[in-house]
Amino acid sequence: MPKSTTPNNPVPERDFFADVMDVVRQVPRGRVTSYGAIAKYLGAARSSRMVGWCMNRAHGVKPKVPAHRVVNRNGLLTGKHHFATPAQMEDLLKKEGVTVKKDQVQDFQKKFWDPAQGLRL
DNA sequence: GCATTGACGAAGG
DNA sequence: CCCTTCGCCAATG
Repeated sequence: MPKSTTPNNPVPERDFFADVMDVVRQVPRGRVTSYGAIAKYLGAARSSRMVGWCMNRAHGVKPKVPAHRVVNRNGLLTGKHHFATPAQMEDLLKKEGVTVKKDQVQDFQKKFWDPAQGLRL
């Protein structure tokens, strides 16, 4: 059996990183999700930080990961500084039909997409 | 090996 | 309502 890196870890067969990437890729165009929602969906509701940490490594990952569709629970584009340019995130969102005002997603609740709701269009 | 940080979030004061 | 603390896990110094 694969040894877990941490005794508290019930042998994560899927890498948290890959898992996060997978979920983010499923975010529909014109929608946004939050780190906490992803973390919760993965069963690590209290590890929202890990999600953000993974996103940091998502840079250059294939296929392209729409990290710009991931914001914090506030609907704020907290990670915009990690993109090629700070304006790229909001710019991409706007092109997808998401209105962004000063790093804040408008109608966030309306644009919000939860992986757990996956079936919701 | 310990201390600090990190694209977060919820709870407490 | 604003600020502080805790939690969670991994990376980095």
